[in-house]
Amino acid sequence: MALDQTQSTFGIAELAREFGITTRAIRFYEDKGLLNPARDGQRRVYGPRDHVRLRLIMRGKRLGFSLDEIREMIDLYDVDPSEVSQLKLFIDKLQLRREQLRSQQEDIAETLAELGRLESQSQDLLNEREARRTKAAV
Amino acid sequence: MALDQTQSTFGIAELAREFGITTRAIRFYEDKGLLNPARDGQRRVYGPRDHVRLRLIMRGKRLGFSLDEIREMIDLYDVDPSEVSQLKLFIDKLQLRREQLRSQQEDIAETLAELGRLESQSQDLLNEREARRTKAAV
DNA sequence: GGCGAACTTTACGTTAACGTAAACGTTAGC
DNA sequence: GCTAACGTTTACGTTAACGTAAAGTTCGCC
Repeated sequence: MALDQTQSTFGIAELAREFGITTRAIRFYEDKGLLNPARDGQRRVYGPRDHVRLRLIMRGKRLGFSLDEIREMIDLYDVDPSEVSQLKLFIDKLQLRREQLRSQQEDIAETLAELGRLESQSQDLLNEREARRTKAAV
Repeated sequence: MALDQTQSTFGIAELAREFGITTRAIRFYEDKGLLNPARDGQRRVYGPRDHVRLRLIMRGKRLGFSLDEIREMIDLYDVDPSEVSQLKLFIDKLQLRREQLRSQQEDIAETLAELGRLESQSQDLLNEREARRTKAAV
């Protein structure tokens, strides 16, 4: 079968190419406990789970989180909720993180609105000037 | 008049308290060209404009931007659109920045959704267990 | 006029997130 | 059997964003 939708193993260089980062960075994420690839002898072999994690890492970086924060966040995805007390703490963590994300959304919305106002003002100014130039050309 | 809505000058310690940062950080932002306070002799005096700028700086930091990026962004607020060619470039910059912010919004929306799913799953699990415990108590 | 509080400059220290280079192992292909 | 591609570990270097400490100024107040 040639068409394999979800490739199941990756080399480090392959991942690096796909995500536009260096192999150094990928090994660094492993050092920091964000990835845990299998090994084939000495070589690292990344499975689908690592692939997903790396995607989450990159998304976290785009949002401005530190690697420590990112690790905390992606660890949330595979917590084993064995004890009830742990489960409550886990839910608290989730809620905190979600609140932070929501306030970040508000910050973005404000910024977008402000830059949007600037943009339309500038656009008006530009249209006006170009109209004047067109008129002068007639 | 006692009630002065928008205070017009600030000392550095005053600003530091208000924004929850150190005076060192404020001076550092000045070094990097993000602030430009007036002087009273040797001392820095911050006006309303600096106050606004500092708010924008903090917002930029919450969004994960570097100080360089933040400087570029807040400089957008006081560009003088003298030349038409400059004006076009300016509009391009604004659009780029807005697109970046929008994709950041998407990242946040995805993350919020995923964490939300996790949260309701956990909440269900918790309810189930507490129901079982209540039942056992009856 | 001495003292404390708030401010100044100068300079070295620190942490995160990699970059870069050296020196070495292994495997497919000619 | 050699080399090119790909991988490994180890270790020192670098940049951003401040922290921290030293040494001096200025000002209001008792």
